[in-house]
Amino acid sequence: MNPVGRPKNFEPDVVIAQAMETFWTKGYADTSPADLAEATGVGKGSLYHCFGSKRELFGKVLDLYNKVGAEVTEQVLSEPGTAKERIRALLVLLVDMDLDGPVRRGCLAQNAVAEIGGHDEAAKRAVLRMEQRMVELFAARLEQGQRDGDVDRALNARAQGLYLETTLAGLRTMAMTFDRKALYQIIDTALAGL
Amino acid sequence: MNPVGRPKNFEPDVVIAQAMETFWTKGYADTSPADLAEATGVGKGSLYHCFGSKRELFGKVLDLYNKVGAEVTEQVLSEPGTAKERIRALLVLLVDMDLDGPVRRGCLAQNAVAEIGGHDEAAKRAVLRMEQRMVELFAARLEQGQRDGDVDRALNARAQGLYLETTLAGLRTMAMTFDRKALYQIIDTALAGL
DNA sequence: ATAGTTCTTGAACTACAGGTCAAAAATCAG
DNA sequence: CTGATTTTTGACCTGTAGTTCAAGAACTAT
Repeated sequence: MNPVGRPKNFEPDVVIAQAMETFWTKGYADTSPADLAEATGVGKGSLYHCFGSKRELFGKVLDLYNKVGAEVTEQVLSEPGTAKERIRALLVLLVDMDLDGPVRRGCLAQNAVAEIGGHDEAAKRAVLRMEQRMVELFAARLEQGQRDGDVDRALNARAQGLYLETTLAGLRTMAMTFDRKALYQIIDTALAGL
Repeated sequence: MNPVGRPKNFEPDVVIAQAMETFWTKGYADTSPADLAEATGVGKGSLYHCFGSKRELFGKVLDLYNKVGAEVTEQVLSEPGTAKERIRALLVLLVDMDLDGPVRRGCLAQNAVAEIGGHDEAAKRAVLRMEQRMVELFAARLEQGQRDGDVDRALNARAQGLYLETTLAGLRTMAMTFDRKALYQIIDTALAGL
């Protein structure tokens, strides 16, 4: 049942994850095929053989980023606590992750849309899908809170979800330049209405 | 008192403004010296003679962007109305400007920090200064509102200013992918607490 | 007019990005 | 083993980014 022919000596999924780190840290334009080869340990030729082009590999990277992001979000939001507590925990976690790394690199999806969104409709659609997903996850957690009784029933969960995703995007932009104290204060202010 | 030597046949400030449009639309990496020469009508050699390098010209562009942004903000915030009304007007204006152009290009400063912030400390500092300026302008307008009696005296103007700048950053990110209706709804939600 | 200065023009250069390809290597079917 | 298939390797290629430079043009001062 094995595929015929010489076997790959790498796992595409691992390579995509390594490429994600490189694109995330250096940006799309500033990541060369040579960089990717070095970061993954796979020859340039093999990368092209497997993924077709730099842009296609980046597409796979965005898919992975979307998947991981959604998983982390679902995980954190579903832990015990009120909606407000869990949403705060998510925002704090992401801010901490942004600041704890050796270099501020923000959100890969936002960086992608900023860098290539202007001339790459597919990239824009991919990022839109991620954002919509996040809106839904926020909204769903708020509705859960309404059922649990820790969120006002009068609140428009959908609108609040959209707002929270905006806040998250803003936070990650601010996390490129501001310090932790300011970012925590922003979280407090943004969640004051919940 | 005229400068000695052959006169320039272009205005550096105009060239900077034209370069701003190009960088804004295409992004930093994707804008070549040839693009800049075409956009400005000035020869590549002259551009280098005058500005030194692509990166230095971009530095001037960021300075101009900062100046224009601050001027527009001060203008809009100082028109008649309550603090909430004026801040809403500013957010609406910026969203409209983002959406009315032929191509979604977001905020030049955010794009810059997303694209080159990771390996360009000077760019990061320039964007931080702009953001801090905006925080101050928001805070000052809120304090004005407190004196006018249309903003709660208990409100922490500094924290709210930081929050509003974050909201603005998030909005402009969302303006890359979402439609006008969603963005207006976000503004409503974000300002509900004022 | 000449000298000194500053700007323009366009060719030239180096380096590397992004991608292709031919040949060899590693597997499987028969 | 042979042949078919798939992958690896690394050399190679084309185009362009970013920059420099030499020559000449346009000005001021004397």
